[in-house]
Amino acid sequence: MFDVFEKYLRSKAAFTAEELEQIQAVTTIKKLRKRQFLLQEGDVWTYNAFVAKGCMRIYSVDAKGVEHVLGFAVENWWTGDLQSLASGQPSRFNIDAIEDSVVLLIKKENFEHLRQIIPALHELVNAILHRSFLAQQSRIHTVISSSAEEKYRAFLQDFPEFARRIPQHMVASYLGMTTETLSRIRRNLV
Amino acid sequence: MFDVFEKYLRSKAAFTAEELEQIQAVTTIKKLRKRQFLLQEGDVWTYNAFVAKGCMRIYSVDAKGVEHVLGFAVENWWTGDLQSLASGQPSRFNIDAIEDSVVLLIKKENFEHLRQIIPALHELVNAILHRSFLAQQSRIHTVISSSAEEKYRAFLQDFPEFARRIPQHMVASYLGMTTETLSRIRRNLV
DNA sequence: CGCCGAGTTGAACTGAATCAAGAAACGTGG
DNA sequence: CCACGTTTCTTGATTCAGTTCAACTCGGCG
Repeated sequence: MFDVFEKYLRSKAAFTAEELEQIQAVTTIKKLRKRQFLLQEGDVWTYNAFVAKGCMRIYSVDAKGVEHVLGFAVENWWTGDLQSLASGQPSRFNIDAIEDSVVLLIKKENFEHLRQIIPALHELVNAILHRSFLAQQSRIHTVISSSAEEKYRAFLQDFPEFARRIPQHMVASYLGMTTETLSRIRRNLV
Repeated sequence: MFDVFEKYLRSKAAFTAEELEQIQAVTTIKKLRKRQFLLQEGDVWTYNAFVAKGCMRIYSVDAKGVEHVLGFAVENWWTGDLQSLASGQPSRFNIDAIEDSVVLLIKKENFEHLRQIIPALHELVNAILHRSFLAQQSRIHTVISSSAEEKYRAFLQDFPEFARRIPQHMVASYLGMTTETLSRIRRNLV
């Protein structure tokens, strides 16, 4: 499964064969079955995680037991809890697999070290952060200024493939509405 | 006003006197009166902007003429439209001064050049992106999982000083609710 | 085959928006 | 420094989008 990662890396920046080997040396492969946790609330997250196959979901559970989906990650996306990673504090989130998945893990210390010695990796991290920032800003903009239907339309626009792969009740939660509302919106859409 | 910026930079990383001079050489100072625009929808944003004094607001205007506030920036914060900056496309946002303000501007090309030759600046940019990412994630989490009152409580928690400085109708817009709703929440709070 | 989670539908309810009007606060010019 | 117009904020009445509750259907999996 490292080949997926290697292909991804090569597509993003010019890595030497040696650098790729260095990366591979500290990468571990984790297979997850559908519904299996990668991270549970209360645990400290200490990895950088690349999704090589499948689909992950990050979410929190509130006092009433309701799940709130913060985001998804499919092939060639990264996942994890940056907050917990940076602070060393227990995570408030859960990450689990929506499908049978394969995730590549690099321990925080190893990743930091690689980031120091491989300029291309350093740049890649910046680029990802930058892109994520823009994506989040766009999401915030949509959330504070749109109706439920508009939010779903924007979601379809931004992530057409997600609508197919991801259970509707999770999409609804991601959009900040109930399953019933999303169901009704879909009925009046097609 | 550059001294404010210098103080900020020194507090964030170890800059040499020479580096600070290089930065100063490409920094221009812009004073803005209350309500004055720093950026208007349709313009291309080509700067990095540091707020040395005062308070800025970034917002969009929808088809109905309603304003939606994406964020604020007070002293020692950065502002601008990263989307437009990165893509070279016209901005969908407006940025204006909420108070009489002073903003320091560095042209994109100059900033990029400095970022290449000053490692501390490079690190600073990363740190800011990282922090902004976490802040945005937290905001998204609040928005999709909280009632209007909870959102306002979280806002007071996160930015107590904003509640004093920023007009309520802008806060309401930032939180994705109407002025009237915020007014009623405040009444039932104190 | 039967069960269970996911999705749909309907009816009643409610939190927040809208509409409308007045009261304060603010800034600008005389 | 005061007066007047303009924003900003508040309050009440009404409406509506979206939630909640509840029942039912469908499809997949054990």
